[in-house]
Amino acid sequence: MADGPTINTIAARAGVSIASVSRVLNGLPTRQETVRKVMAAADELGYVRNAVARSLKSRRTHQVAFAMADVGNPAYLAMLREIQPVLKAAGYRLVLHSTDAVAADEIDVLRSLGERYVDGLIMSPLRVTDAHLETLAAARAPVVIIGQVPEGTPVDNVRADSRTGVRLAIDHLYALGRRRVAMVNGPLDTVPGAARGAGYREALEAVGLPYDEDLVQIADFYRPEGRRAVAELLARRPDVDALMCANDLIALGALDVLRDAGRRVPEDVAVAGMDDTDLAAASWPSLTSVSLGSAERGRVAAELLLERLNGGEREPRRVTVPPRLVVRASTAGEGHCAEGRSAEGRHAEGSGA
Amino acid sequence: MADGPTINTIAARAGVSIASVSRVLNGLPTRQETVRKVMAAADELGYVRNAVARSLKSRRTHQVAFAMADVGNPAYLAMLREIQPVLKAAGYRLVLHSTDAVAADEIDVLRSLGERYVDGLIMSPLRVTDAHLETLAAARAPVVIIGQVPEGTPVDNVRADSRTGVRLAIDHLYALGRRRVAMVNGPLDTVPGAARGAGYREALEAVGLPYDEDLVQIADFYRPEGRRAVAELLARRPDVDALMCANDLIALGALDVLRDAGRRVPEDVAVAGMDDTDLAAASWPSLTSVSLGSAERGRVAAELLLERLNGGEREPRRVTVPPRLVVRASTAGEGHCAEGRSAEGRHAEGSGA
DNA sequence: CCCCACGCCGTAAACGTTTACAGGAGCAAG
DNA sequence: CTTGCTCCTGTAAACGTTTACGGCGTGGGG
Repeated sequence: MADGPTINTIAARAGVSIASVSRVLNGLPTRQETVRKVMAAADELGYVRNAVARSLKSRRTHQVAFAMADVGNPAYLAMLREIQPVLKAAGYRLVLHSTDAVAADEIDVLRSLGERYVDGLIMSPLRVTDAHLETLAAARAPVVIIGQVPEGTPVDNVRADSRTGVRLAIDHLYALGRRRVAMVNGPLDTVPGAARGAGYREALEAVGLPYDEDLVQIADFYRPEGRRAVAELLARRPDVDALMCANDLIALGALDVLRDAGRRVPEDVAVAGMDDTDLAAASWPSLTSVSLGSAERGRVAAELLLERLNGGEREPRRVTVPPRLVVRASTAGEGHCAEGRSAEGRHAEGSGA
Repeated sequence: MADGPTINTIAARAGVSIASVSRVLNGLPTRQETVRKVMAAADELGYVRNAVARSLKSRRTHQVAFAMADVGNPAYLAMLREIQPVLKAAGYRLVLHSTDAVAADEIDVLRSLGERYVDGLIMSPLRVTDAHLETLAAARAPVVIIGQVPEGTPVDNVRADSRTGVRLAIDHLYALGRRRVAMVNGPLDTVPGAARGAGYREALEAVGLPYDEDLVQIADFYRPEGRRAVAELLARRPDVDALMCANDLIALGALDVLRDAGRRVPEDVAVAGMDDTDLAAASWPSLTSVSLGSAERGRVAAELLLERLNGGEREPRRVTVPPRLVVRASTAGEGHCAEGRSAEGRHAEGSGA
């Protein structure tokens, strides 16, 4: 771990100037003989370019940051899975930030762009405050936001359409003959919670069902919360025949409770989740879920950022990824789980023994 | 996104030298009046320290890398979930590498430590070749390896004991009265595959069951592979009454096939997995699984690395995390799934709407 | 034979910090 | 008034690169 060689070391050994060394290492036109000498010296010394010094001069770090609420969240992980290879292929390293959905932390991340330790940032905030927007406007590096952002915010932006997503699911449940469709929604002050609530009302109206407050229950976006909420809901309205859950974790909690209560899924109660995480395919009965295209949003965000990093100025773009209903056993009828998603091949395994 | 202010800008505006600015910003003793002027100027200009220049001079990047085989692998994610907060608390950023378990990529990561873009590295290789060990010995920054490494390798090292882990599971299955316990193992040339195979033989011997080659089937560590392998196994030996699977994904594949074949789990066939990933708790029936302490290994690795980053030289340490059997419905009897793991609270959700 | 063009190369400055060192101001003691 | 000490500050060098610029040697054309 002694101090490694620098271009000075190489220059000395090869008997040339540091400028020549740099030129050779960067493939700039140089006499063959010089190239040979420098390469030889570099090899012998086991030289590796110092990325920090390089960045200082070139003003490029070849690093990109991804800020998410929680590293443990399957929806963000789906994004990460797509973002990583795109950036890697373009020669960028990925710096991870976990903000725990705390606004102050998210703003810190935005501000820290001024430190110039990354060339750009992809961020997926749960709530977007005025402070966010202000800091965003003053950001010192390109940013792509995954999620909703107010009209006209000058920032590249990739969004899902969970409102339409809820409609897809409700239409499906209605088509199956369900008429008492409850919603277990997330907190209404989050962006997704609000959107999904709105989608629920809309969807009911569209199919001609009445909106009944009794059928709405709020739960935080976690599985135990889902259990609690669904237990309450069942106690109040034992007659529900379908549950629209604001995400897969809540839906899994619902399955737990229904099972313990002896209700058959989907015969007695159909259950749908959102986000189409790995857990949806793994559960039993496997879970019908609305895919909000987490993976695709990640990929698109990475691509937008790269574009901006290479291309320079450009009008801010907005991309909306359409939702897709993935029907599985929890609404469909018989309980097959083994629908082979090709993506599953990616989830390698083999932790160190 | 115009060029931000530097300490020169501040020095000019405050009417002091850049040295004074630096001193103030670093909290070194300075006259009160100067502090005031510099702070005022910095505030007005919205100054942010340039991390790159700082690193160049101080030889510290306050970044740490984590190299795993695959970002999509739940076992590595469990590590990541623990590593991230530990590093964050100590003021380090996390750089992620996905090597796809390709040896050349892993070695690249090790070599790239010479670029000095990170202060240290945590790496979890699937196989450890001589080339790994060579590069490791020449690494230009502290490294912690999660996984097996040959005796005497001078490197901090956190390992699981999957051999004992397999024994725990087999003992459990035996105690339940199972006598034809098959093993669906991973490839034998991987470190985990070899260890788990050895554990299987040992465990059979310990309980006095004969080792029967017919009962061993090899599958890559993926769910579809698990399906294929278990289908073959069932065709060959329809009489098995227990399946020891080398990881949870294979086990999930096993559940798929058993269900389709009309075998009840656990009544007809008991199934156990390894790694105790989130998927094990989510599946139905919920999956008995041997926890190899992924989370703890991640945490310990991060702590070891920090120690070395702060403390400097020290004898290489080795920590072994003991396995733990988590019994769930796939072996136990009735099919409760709702055992509340406290860790679950961490899996927040709420993708952008 | 002289001059110019051209191809290589070395010198030095720059990127934005941190920090060793020395100098200046103020003050107390001799 | 000199000396010496303390406290603060500024100058300059250093970290390891990249790159503008100018110089030198060679070769060809006038």
